[in-house]
Amino acid sequence: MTELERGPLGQRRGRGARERILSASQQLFRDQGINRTGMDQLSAVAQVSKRTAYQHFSSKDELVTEYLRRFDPDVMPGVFDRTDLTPRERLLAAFEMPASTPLCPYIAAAVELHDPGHPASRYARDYKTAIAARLTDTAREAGATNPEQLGEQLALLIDGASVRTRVLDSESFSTAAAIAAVLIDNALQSAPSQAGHTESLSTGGDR
Amino acid sequence: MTELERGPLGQRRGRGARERILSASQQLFRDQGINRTGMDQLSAVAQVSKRTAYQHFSSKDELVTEYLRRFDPDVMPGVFDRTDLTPRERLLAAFEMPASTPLCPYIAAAVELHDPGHPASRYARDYKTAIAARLTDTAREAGATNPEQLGEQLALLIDGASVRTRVLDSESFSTAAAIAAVLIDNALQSAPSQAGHTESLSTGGDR
DNA sequence: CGTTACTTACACAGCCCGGTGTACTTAAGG
DNA sequence: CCTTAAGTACACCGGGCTGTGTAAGTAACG
Repeated sequence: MTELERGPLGQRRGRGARERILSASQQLFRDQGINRTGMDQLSAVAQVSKRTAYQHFSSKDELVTEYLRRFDPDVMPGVFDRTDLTPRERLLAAFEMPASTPLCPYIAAAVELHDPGHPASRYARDYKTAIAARLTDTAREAGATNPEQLGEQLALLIDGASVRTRVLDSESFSTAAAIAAVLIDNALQSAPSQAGHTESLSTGGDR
Repeated sequence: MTELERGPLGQRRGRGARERILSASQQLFRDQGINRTGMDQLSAVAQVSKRTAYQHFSSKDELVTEYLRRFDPDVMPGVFDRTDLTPRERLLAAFEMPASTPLCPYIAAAVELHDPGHPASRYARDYKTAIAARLTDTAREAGATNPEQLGEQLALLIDGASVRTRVLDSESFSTAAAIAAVLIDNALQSAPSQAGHTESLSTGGDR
């Protein structure tokens, strides 16, 4: 047979190993956690020999870090770039998550690895900081009186909703969205721009 | 020597093993996490032979569950019972946490164990539900328009602050407290009782 | 064809983990 | 004194883990 068998994702079995490994990581780390997923099982699911896995990632720690890095374009995919929404609507859109959303992988990794010095933990910290900054930018764009404060507050709400969705399985994101609406309204009521007009003035300048 | 050596906690070395084991669990699970703490190390720190540890707890899983159970009187020690505070003040007092507060052990356990069916995970769920109920009761006592909603919201804020204190190490509890103040004021402004008077009417009735 | 780069199968080393078996020691209490 | 309850020391088992060594296979390219 000149053509090799095909994996469940339709990829060739010889090539593209790296992608399949990262893809399997995404599934297994989410479903079983990082610590409870061994490299043997991971390789099996990725349809890659363990030897190959270690040729692409020098250690499991490195794989975990790379696994987290892959989420950047994924998490909150286009929320901040949706020009069809007003800044205010964009802030609220960050809370529209399906009830089955898994725990934010950055939080999961930081808690599971339990070492603040681990590259993955550092990356999680950076990511959380970046998200807060994005929220702050959008809050400023919306005309909030104290954008830094509002950004930090909304970030906290998102994390709270994420962790409660995991520990309990209540509809925590709608609870968080309700709080967000109150905070946003409070922050905008004493500002010039009001809801219901397309985005216009002051496209963020300091970032 | 008729009297045995004394451990770091002043307890006799032969007796009181169970207490020392739970005490060591508290320290090690907090500092290293559950998964990264082995029974050998735990026994050593507790100054107890591993054999004795397994005579008190039939498995590590059982120890973890018992370890969580020990927090009931600890976490939020008297906040809900402080009659010197008005209900409103009690709700806000729940956010007065030192900046070095470790991640809520129930969240940590649920994330680390990663099995919703694990006894410890179930217990964590029960605990979180109970805390929300306590907050709801206090919110009702304070005269909130929608006590269930406010209780759930405050519970989410606490968890968000807890997890962000761990992942970043910002002063998230003060951020959460600021949000809580807004939510509480919003929920009470259309209610009869106002801030600044000692607790009086309607000591909780339905619990 | 041969070379090059990648992948595979499989065994294995070394470690830590949860948990147990065994035989011994010690304090308390009648 | 003897009994009983509790703890101790220590070796050990089976299993899973990360990571490696080795030798063979295979596609692509010239």
